[in-house]
Amino acid sequence: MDAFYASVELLRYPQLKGLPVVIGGGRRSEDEALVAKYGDRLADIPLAEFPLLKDYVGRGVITTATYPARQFGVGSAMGMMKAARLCPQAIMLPVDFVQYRRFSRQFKDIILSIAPRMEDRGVDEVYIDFTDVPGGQREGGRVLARLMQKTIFEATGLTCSIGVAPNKQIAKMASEFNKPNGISIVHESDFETMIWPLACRKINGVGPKADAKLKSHGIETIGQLAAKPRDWLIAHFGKSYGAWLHAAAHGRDDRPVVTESEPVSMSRETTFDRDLHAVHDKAELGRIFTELCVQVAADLKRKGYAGKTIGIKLRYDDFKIATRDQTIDDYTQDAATIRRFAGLCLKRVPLHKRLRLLGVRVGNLLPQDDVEQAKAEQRSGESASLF
DNA sequence: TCTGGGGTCCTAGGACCC
DNA sequence: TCTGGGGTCCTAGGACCC
Repeated sequence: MDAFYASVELLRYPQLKGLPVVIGGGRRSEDEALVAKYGDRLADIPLAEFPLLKDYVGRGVITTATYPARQFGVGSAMGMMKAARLCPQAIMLPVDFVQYRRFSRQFKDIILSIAPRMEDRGVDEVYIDFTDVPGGQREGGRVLARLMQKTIFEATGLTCSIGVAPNKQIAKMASEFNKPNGISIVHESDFETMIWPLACRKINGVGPKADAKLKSHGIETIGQLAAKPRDWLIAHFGKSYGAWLHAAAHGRDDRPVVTESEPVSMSRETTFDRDLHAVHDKAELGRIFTELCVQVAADLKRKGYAGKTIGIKLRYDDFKIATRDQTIDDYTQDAATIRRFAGLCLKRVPLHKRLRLLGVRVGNLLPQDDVEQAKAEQRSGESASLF
C-alpha cells in the first residue's frame, strides 16, 4: 500500500491532499480536542487548525510521510526533530492503528477474494501467489494486478503498488519500481538488466550492517555481489547468510507464499517521555511495568494464546538494549503471573543506568485451546502411569 | 537532531539427556 | 578414571523487516 498510514488519514482529512503530512508521535490531547470540536465534519477542519511538525516536542519517529513530504527528504523511521528541521511546515498527525487495521483487513479481504493464496507481511504489505489464479498469467500478470488495484481503490480510495515476478524476492524489489499506484513486471530474463544495477541495500534482508560490510569490500550493487564466488561470500558472511546473499544476487528464491502462520510471541513496550531511573522513579516505573503486563495479557486473551516464556526488554539512555527471559512450567495468559516472572527477570538485569524504554514479552505461544488439550493429555498420562 | 513499537529469525554457549 | 556423539531446550544478543 502506498504511504499507507498517511493515505488512510487523507481519507478523513481530504483537505490535506497534496500537502506534506507526516504520521507519528503519540495521540495528544490537542488532536482529540480537534476531533471532539468538529465531530464527524473532519473534512471541514481548516488547515490552520492542524498541528505542525515544527511545534512537536517529543521523542518519536516518523512512521509514514506523504509523497509531498518525502520531497523534503522526510521519511519513515526518521526522528521527529530531524524531520522538523527538513520540513517544519509539514502537518503532523498521530498514529491511529485502529483505523489502519480496519483498512488493512479490507484490502486484504479484496485480494483474498481474487487470489486466495496470500501471505500477510504486516498491515500494509502482502505476497500473493498468482500462479493458479484463472487469468493470472495474462500479460505477465498485469491484468490481475490491475484488477486488484482497481477493486481496492473503488472500495477504499487507497492505492497500492504491485510487483510481479517469478519469486518473492524479485517481486518485492519490483514493487518498489513504480510507486505510487504502479505495476511493474520483472521476468526472469529481465533480472540482470533491471536488478543488477540496484544497490545491495535494495535486497530484502540486506540491512544497514550487511550493507556497510559489503561496501567495505567494494561491493555496491547487486551485480557486483553476483560477481563474487559463493565460497567467497560464505567465507566472509557465514555459511547461511553468505549462501543466501549469493542466491539473492542471482534472483534465486524458492520460498513459498505462506498463507497461514501462528504467532511466536506477543509484546508491549514503551519509550518514556523522559529517561527514568530504577531507584529515583521506582513508583512510576512500577506503574508502567504493571500496565505493560496487563496489556500483554489482554492481547493474549483477545487473540486466544498463552505462552510459557516471559521476558523483559530494557533500553538504557545510551541506547544499549538488555533482555532477560524465563521459561516457566505452565502456559499462561494471566497478567499477575506475567508480572511476577517479568519482575524476577528485572532483578537479573543491571539497573544503575537511566532507562529509556521498558518492554514485556511473552513467547513460546500456543493457542489457548491447545493448552487445555495438552493439560488434559498430561492428566490422562499421569493417571495412566499410576497404574 | 537523537533514534517508535511490534514482530521474526539466527547464532552461540551451556545444561541436560540418551 | 577418562572420554563419544547426537539431540533438545534455554537464554542473550543482534540483524532485519513493516
